Amino acid sequence: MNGFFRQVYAIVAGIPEGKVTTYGLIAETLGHLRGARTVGWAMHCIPRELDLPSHRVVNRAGTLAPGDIFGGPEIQRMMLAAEGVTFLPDGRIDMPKHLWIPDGAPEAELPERRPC
DNA sequence: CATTTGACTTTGA
DNA sequence: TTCAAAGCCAAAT
Repeated sequence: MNGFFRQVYAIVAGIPEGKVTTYGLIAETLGHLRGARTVGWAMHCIPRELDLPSHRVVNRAGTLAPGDIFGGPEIQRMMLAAEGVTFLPDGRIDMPKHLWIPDGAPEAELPERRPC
């Protein structure tokens, strides 16, 4: 839990309000150009106590995953909208406008924790 | 140590 | 344009 996951969490924790990023970008920032799936898996295991803004992490299309993570897509859309994120007519996030590219070296420190 | 899994991405039909 | 299949990586079992 102290390697890749920690870095993923650090980056997610650093996403500013009103911004979003993608799994692929996070992976890329960590040096794993094709590690999007791993990032997604890491997100799946996020402990609640970390309060990571995982709702700001979306897939490349600008839509959210499967759906029931935050109680439903509408919930998440509402959360994002509350932070200033705008949506396109087709219900997807306005990626070019809100996409946030993480800095190369995440240094945020996170407490030790057990696997999900 | 080998297999499975997952909130993804890209490509080809 | 929409749908299906394969590729990739790290942690979990």
